[in-house]
Parts: sequence; structure tokens; C-alpha cells
Amino acid sequence: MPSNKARIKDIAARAGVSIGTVDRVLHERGEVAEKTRERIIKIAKDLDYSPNFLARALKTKRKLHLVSLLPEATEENAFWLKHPLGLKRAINELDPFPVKLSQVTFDLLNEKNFLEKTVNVFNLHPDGVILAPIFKAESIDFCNRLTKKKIPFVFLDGYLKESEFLSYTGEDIFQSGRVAGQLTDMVTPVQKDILIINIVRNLKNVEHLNIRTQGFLSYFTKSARNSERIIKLRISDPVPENIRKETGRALRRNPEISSIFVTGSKSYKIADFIRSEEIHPLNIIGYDLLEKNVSHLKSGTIKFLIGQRPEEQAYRGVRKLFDFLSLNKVPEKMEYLPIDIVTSENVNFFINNH
Amino acid sequence: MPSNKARIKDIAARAGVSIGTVDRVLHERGEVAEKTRERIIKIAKDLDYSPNFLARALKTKRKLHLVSLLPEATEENAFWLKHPLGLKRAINELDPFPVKLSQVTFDLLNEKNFLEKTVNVFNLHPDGVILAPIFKAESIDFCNRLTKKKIPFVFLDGYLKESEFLSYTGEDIFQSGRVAGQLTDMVTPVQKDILIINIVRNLKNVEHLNIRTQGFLSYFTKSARNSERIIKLRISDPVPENIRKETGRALRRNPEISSIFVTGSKSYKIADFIRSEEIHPLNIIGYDLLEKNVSHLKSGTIKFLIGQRPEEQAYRGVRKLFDFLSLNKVPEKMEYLPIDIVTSENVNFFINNH
DNA sequence: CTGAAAGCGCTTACAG
DNA sequence: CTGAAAGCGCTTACAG
Repeated sequence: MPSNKARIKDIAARAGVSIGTVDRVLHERGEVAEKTRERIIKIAKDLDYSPNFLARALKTKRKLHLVSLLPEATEENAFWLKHPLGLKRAINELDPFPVKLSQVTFDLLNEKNFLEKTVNVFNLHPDGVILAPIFKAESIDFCNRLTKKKIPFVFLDGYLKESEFLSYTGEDIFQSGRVAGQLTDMVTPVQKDILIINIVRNLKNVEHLNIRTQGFLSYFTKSARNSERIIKLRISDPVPENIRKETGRALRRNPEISSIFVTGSKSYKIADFIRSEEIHPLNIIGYDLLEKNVSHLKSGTIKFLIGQRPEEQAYRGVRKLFDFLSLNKVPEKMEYLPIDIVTSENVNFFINNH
Repeated sequence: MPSNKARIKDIAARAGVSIGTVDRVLHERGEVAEKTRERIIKIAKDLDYSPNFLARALKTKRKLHLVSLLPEATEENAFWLKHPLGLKRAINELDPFPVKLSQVTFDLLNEKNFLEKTVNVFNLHPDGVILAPIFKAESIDFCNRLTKKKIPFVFLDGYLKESEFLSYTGEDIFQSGRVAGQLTDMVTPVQKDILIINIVRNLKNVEHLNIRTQGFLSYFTKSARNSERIIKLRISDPVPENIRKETGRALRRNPEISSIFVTGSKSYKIADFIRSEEIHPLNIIGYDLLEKNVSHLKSGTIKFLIGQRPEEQAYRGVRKLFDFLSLNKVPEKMEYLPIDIVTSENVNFFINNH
């Protein structure tokens, strides 16, 4: 019966000691005779003791200090605008509990800046860290230092299997490529061509986008479509003139292209071009509910956007650390969030939330 | 600064009274001189006082008693299997707090049974009620009685604007019809026909399914498709032989049908028929992630399922009542959950959750 | 009408 | 090594 939960007092009574002694055993603060210790541990187990979380939170002076280390959102990287909303929602919900959050951000294009910011994180003496491991080598190093200091950390957006992370929350990247493949397949006649565009400004994105591309292509291995009808294009510097030049050339060379899959979150740049040139109707399939993408989705230039719930990723990161640190709840190691298929008709439900 | 929140003690000190008096004012328990009362209220406002939730929960003996009144899940109504999972998750999450939940279920096809069960609900002396208002007249009556007793209640699955409900959590039914329309439009060649099937065994569903149908049709008012190419079929008793007879006849009469939209959660019944007859490839679009639907989705017989997050509806119902009753948080009156578009490639993320 | 006190279950010094 | 006590912020019952 959970209604009559065992309390420290009950354990003390059974063991014939005071609650102070029980507490010392439970918190492993030592200074207890071995015999007493064993007796108390056994009784606690027998009574299935777990501390009353409310009483503990009420009494505790010290706040849990969580620190997030995520890329700074910019005009060019609006994707990272959503995460702070999720962090904030989590903290608001945990309001009465002794937790606080410090947000540290780094420049998405600058490894050195990331390194500097990791120093800031340590200076904050965090109890737990939420990290987007954008720069692989630097992140591994940072994580090792966290592990050495016994500071638990969670990943979002991506993960490094080399590190001893508590949990990952995010997309199943390969599978999200498959979803894109399926949607593209559905709206593209069999005899037509498909163009895949990779926009890669910063190196880190390469792996991410490659995996999505692989997932995308893997969908077509079983389909009736001839895989030679899938053309790839890579654009390094997505300034409008490059977009125009390179996309335009690809379209001229392959006049049968009727769908364009953009592997990253910048499909609005392609849509800007397609719309300005008044090109024949094309299906554009892209990622992430950035304002500019959504606007093209609503006007019909983009057909599908795939969402990866960035706000929810951040929210869960905070919750997992809190639950782990103050309730000893160990989260699932890998949590893949649903891959959302978003069109002009259901998009409003995804952007107004929270 | 939320770090130095005002406490009852602080108010008492400023007012020059004891904390008992402050408490009496705050809880409107009377027996306080009017002048003192006003002074205390003013000070509380000045200090922006809000009670410490943890201390309150720790002290409070009495548990909040929430009661859910939802249809019983059966073989024929597997949709209602999901809601108890959401209720349970909410209660688990609220574990340390003084809340409990009693679940009352009724027969989805039996008004009289519903009436009997409302009596049970009152006998449980609920502090708040979660209700699926399946039977309109009976539900309005029940809600009026709740209102008279000042028992707050939330709706899920549907709502009655005639009632003074605290909040509704669920689908935007018309819009979900539009989403179905859009998906169907995308996968159906313009010169082909579309069949809408309404399976209505019990009366309550009529309104629900009609609204979805209207939403569906509304999507096509702007499309290039000739609306005469949309055929409607209604099946009252969905036993296999009826399905076979009626669907078969519709398909024979309209050989150009290439997509079937099933307005309710029983698209698997149509899919069973289509598959058994080895009919030429058709697109089936339906609702809800019932096991049988999902199985057809994975095998390809169903192309799209639209999800309405039943588990989440129930979860939020509990949370809203709890937040309202113990934190005085007033929820949004209408909360439309996202309309999920689900295919064989992303379905796993939607069914393993929780 | 008002105050003083006990207690929810835990943590944290402090005294011995 | 161990116990007794104070206190987190609130609620509740009781005395005056």
C-alpha cells in the first residue's frame, strides 16, 4: 500500500535508534557502527523505504544547478530558437522545487568559442549538464572531463557513443530520412526525377545530413522508382546567388525533376528561389518548423516539413537530469522523439504549442 | 526575485498579527476583524504572496480525489484502450502529491448504463471529474449537476458548449477532416475518384463523423478536383459481410475510385476487405493507431492514419484538474492537440511511447 | 476575534 | 558513534 509509506521514523523505531542515525546510514555519511548500519539497511529494504520527496525539497537549502550548453540562435540558425522555450517550460513546471538553470551558448561555427564556453560551464559548478555535441572532438573531451568530475550530462540534437552520457533525446536521424523518402515518393510520379540538396555551411552538419540522405535513399531500394532518377546537389555557401546558380543549373540539366528534398533546415532558401523564378510546380520537402519554412509551407511552395520537436528535446533534457538527480530515476538511454509530418493543414497545431 | 519569496510569516510580521490570523484571511475562513482582513490582503498583494506548494502538500492530509468517467474499451472499441494509460502516467508523475484517481467506465452503446455510472461518480465524492461526453443529453444533465455541486470537470474526446467545463483537450475535428482531405488529394490523381466511408454503429458518432466529413470536403473546394468525383457511403453495421457487400458495390459502380477515406477508427475493417479480395491498389486513409490499423499501415494496405493522441488527452485532463485544484492554475479553455500524420515509416515512434 | 503550539517528513548542525 | 532539537512553510485544532 503506497498510502502508508514507511518513514525514517518507522525505520528508527524498528531499529531501536534515533532518526539521526538512520539518516546517516541512508545518506552514507558514515560515523555509524557497522552492525547498526547493516540492521538499518535491511529494515529500510524490508519496509521498501523511499524518501518523501516533498519533505526533502522543502527542507533542502541548496538548489540543483543545471547548466545547458547549446548553440546560440541566430538569423542563420533559427532552429536553435526553440530550445530555450523548452528549457524555460521545464523550469517553470519545476518551479516549487529547488532547481535552477543557467544557459550558456556558443557560436555554431566556431570550435574555439565552444572550448571557451566549456570553461564557463565548469565555473558554474553544475550538478548536471545539457549538451548539444556539435563539435565532435571538442565535445568528447568536454564530456570526459564531466565524467571525471562525476557530473551527469544529457545529449540532445545528437550524441557521441564514445561518451558516458546519461541519456539522449532527439531524432532517429536515419529514420527521419526514410520518412522524407516515403513522402517524396508519394508525391512524385514514378517517371519523374528527384533532386536532393545538401546545404552544408559548417562541417558538423555533414554527418547529420549524410545520414538523412542515406535514410532517404534507403527508402527507394524497395520502391519501383529507378534510383538513377535521384540526383544529388551540394551547396556550400547558401547565399541567394549560389542557390540560384546551382539549383537553376541542376533543374535545367534534369528537366524531369519534380521534387526537391532539402536535407537540412534551410529549405526556405530553396523555396525563395523557386518562388521568385516562378518555376513550374515542384514539391519541396524539408525539415524543421522555422518561421520562414512555415511561411512557405502555408503558401504551398513547400509541401512537407518534417519536425523533430526541438523544444521538447530541451524540455526532456531538463526533466531527465532533475529526475535523475533528485529522484534517482534513471532515464532510458536513447529516447527517439516522434518524427512529425507537417503540412499546411496541421502546421498550426505544432507552432502554437507552449 | 523568486528566490526570496514572501511567506505567511512575513505577512504576519508586517501586519503585526500571528500567522494563524493571516491563514484565516488567506483561506477565507472568516472570524477575522474586517480591518485586519483588509490590511492583510493588501500586504499579501504587495508582497506578491503565493503559498509554498510543497509545504502545503506535505501538510495536507486529505487527498484530492479525481474521477474519470470514460467509455469502457472493448474489442470493438479499442480506441478507448489508450486513455487509461494516460491517466496512469499522470498519476504516477504526481506520485508524491496528495492525489488519487478513481476510474469509472460505461458502455459506449448504452445510455442507461451511463446514467447509472454517473450515480457512482457522485458517490465517490470527487473533487474533479474527467469526462468523455458521448451521450449528449445525458452528459449535459450530468454536467449541470456537477456545476451545481461546484465540482469542476474537464472534457476530452468531445465537448458540449452548453456546459460550464473547465477545459477541453482533444482534436479539432473539422480541421482533422481537412488534413485527411489534403493527404487524400496528394495521393489521388486528379482524374480519379474518392470514396468516403462512414461507419456508424452508435448514434453519438454521427456528429463527430459528419464534422470530419465536412472538413474533408471543405479541403476540395479550393482544389482542382471535381467534387462530383467524391462518392459517399454509409455502413451501419460493420460486420464483414456488410462491409464486403456495400464496399464492393460502391467500387463496382465507380471503377475510377482510387482512394478510400474512412472517417472513423475502423479503417482496418475496410482494409481487411480490400486485402482479402486482392483488389487493385487503393489508398486507404483512416484514423487512430489501433493495433489492427497499425498492422495494415505497416503492411501497406492503409496509407495514412491520423492520430489524435488519446493517451495525451487523458494525461492532460488529469494534469489540468490537478493544477487547477491545487495550484489555482486556470487552463486554456480549448486545447487542440496536434493532428498527427502517421505512415508506415514513422508509426513506431507513436506507438512505443509511454 | 486572535495567538500559540503541534506536526507533516525530512535535513542539519550540535552536544555528548 | 549516537541522540535530541531546531526548522523548512504550511495547516489544524484548541485555548482564550
